[in-house]
Amino acid sequence: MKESTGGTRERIQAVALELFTEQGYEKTSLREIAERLNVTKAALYYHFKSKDEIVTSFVNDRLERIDELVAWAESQPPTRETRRELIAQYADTMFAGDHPSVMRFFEQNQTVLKSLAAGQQMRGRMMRLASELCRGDDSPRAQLRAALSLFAVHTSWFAVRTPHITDADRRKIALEVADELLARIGQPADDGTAPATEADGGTTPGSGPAARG
Amino acid sequence: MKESTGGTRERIQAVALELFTEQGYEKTSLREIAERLNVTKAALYYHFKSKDEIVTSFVNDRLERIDELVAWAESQPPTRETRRELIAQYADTMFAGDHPSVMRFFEQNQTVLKSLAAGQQMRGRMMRLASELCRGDDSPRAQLRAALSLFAVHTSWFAVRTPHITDADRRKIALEVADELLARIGQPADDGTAPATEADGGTTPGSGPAARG
DNA sequence: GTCTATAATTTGATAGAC
DNA sequence: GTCTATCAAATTATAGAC
Repeated sequence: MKESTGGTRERIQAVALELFTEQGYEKTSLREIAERLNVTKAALYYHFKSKDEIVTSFVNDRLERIDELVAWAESQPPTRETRRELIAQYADTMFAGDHPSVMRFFEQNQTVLKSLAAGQQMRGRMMRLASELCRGDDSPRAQLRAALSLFAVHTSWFAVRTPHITDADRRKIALEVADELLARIGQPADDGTAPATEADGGTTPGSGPAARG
Repeated sequence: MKESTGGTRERIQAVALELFTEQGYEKTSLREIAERLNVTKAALYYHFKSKDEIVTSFVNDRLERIDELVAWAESQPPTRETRRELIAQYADTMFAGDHPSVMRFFEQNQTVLKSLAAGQQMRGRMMRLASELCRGDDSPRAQLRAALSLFAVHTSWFAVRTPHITDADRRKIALEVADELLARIGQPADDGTAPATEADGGTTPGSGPAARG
């Protein structure tokens, strides 16, 4: 909260976030972070008492933000409108704000974050967020659709490889696709049930590419 | 190919795959793998000449399998039926076979795999697979839907938290949801265009939870 | 606040006996 | 095929000067 340093602490956070996201948490050493900032490792330890405390430092405000979202959603009726509003607000935390990439860091470091306290907390929060998105319909389909609607927001900007697309466009498209998924939650399976197509069978032998034993 | 060892090589692969997936590639040391097998590190180096060669060893057949799928898809017309068949076959490589978890390893180690040769190859293959799933419709929406249909298969078994669900059920549900997404590809945006909802605006101020600057 | 210097540990990998 | 012993390098973290 105190800016006395001249923002060195913030610069460390920024560089660490970038390198952790690009290369992974474990593969990024404190030496590398220090070199990029033209300081020594010891300087880093003045600002953060350990490597994973750097992660904790930029994770906490995200946790708060998600808690706000979940708390708000719980106060609303479990309607499609609530879900639509919830995912839209969530997308804002992804595309706007000063951390458009904190969640990307999480996506890229899921495994390592299992053993980090901050990571476990975040996992829990995302679970709750997904649960909230399918409140009132705990069918497996609904759970999967809710999770995928979050993925739609997360992956929209690397899964879409159209050349000159803007962040605003990505957000818009992500929300459109997410809304398609969320719209089917809570409905009595009118089309999403796929009654008797070939999608419920086995390997559909012979019709596809060479099936190997 | 030669089984003379008594399957030690295969045991190493199995344990490594498990630990890499649970803890991450970087965080899993060769010592840990060796201890779990009650052998020494040196024994590991008899079977594999480096750590990343262990990865390569169980990645290669997956690459082949995906190449087969892509090649087959390219020989087919870019119809919904082809896409449906393609994703179903892909799901089979996820849920059946002796490696139901190799793709999970990839999902959990995306970042580290950027710097591994085998990982880069796999990334390329998955890109091609996604492209194939939206062939004939290169709109951003189609690209996102195609990617999400793959995610549906990948995440179906951890995103769905229903107590006593079987793998077969997970596969079925994943394909249903994937098919919902793929069904909208190639269509002239009849519903998926979301013409003028609130999903295209900004923060929808005031209506959602407390928006912070 | 930042530095030099270094401790303490771990890691991937090799050499050579059996 | 597996072992003991060891290497060279890298890593997180600390101590203390300026």
